[in-house]
Amino acid sequence: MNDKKLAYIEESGLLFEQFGMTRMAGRIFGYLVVSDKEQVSFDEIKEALQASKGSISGVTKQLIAVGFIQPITLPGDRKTYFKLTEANPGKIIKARFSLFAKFSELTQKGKGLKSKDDDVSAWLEETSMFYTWIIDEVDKVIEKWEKEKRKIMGAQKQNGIDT
Amino acid sequence: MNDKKLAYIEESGLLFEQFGMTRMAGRIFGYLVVSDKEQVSFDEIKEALQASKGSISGVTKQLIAVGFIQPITLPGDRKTYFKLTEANPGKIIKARFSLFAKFSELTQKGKGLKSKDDDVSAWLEETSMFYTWIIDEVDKVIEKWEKEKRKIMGAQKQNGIDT
DNA sequence: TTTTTGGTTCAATAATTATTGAACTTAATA
DNA sequence: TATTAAGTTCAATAATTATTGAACCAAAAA
Repeated sequence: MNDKKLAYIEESGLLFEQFGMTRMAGRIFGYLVVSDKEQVSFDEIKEALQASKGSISGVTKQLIAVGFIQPITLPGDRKTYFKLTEANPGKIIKARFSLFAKFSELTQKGKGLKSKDDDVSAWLEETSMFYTWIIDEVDKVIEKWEKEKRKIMGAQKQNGIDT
Repeated sequence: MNDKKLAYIEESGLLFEQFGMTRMAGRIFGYLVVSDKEQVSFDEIKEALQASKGSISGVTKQLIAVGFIQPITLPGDRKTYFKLTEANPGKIIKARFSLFAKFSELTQKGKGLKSKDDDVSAWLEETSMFYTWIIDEVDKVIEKWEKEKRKIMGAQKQNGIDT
């Protein structure tokens, strides 16, 4: 593993922290990105990142839960391997967005608690509806990507050349 | 302030934590929601939430930065008041989404670091493009809300009755 | 110009969260 | 059945982050 790759792993760690995940989660993601193997064993990750078994165990579970990586098991082999997810890239955004449903509920509930109807009530109503609505819209956008990604990617590349 | 409102403030604090902000940020948001005044002074927030000046000072700045609240100052009054933002509710989502640009860059960079072209390279390319693309799409969706929110809100309510 | 009010800054501390490491579980092999 | 390998769990600790509180600054009032 060269220096640039090692630096990349750390950079990934720091970015994942910004997204509210752990540094170690980002490191594992980064390691799977730059590794030449498509599947990497639990132990190899542990050695490469100089971390404990407990940490790798917990963090890989996190990454699986949010859909960044997949575990792979093979018959006649008791090891677990990991690889970057095969799921479409919208899956993670979808999961993140579904959190907004809670914010929609919070604002709706807030409206119900107000002693009087005022501008804030109107804002709470709009905000609540907006967050419910946008979850759906984003779902549609993601579907659109899935259906048309070849076309869209082509157009984007074209764009890059043009401008 | 009744018990339900106090409970709401704490609930808001916990939800904001889930979103990666601080508990105190959520409490301030919650307080502004349930307060009957549309504008609340620095000192009133501090007293209501039993927090320090330093905390209120730092956290209100955070909330302003992400677009949840607005500071209000009046001539002949040296106090600062705060109220829930008047900006459209998409502003915050937009800001959050712009973070994805970094993830697009991370995956693009990762592709460049790979020793060989493989399935992972293809995934990195697609993911990078997807994240760039979706930022734009979400912007469009938010614009749509702004233009058509009256209509959309009407339709959503209708929906609620129908189903 | 002095005092007071309203807020900011920042070092210290409290609270929280991530990581380790050792004991434990489970399942495959001998 | 006993042994080993691969992970998991969880209490202890390390690391990080939030909050306090005291000293400070700036602007308005006296």
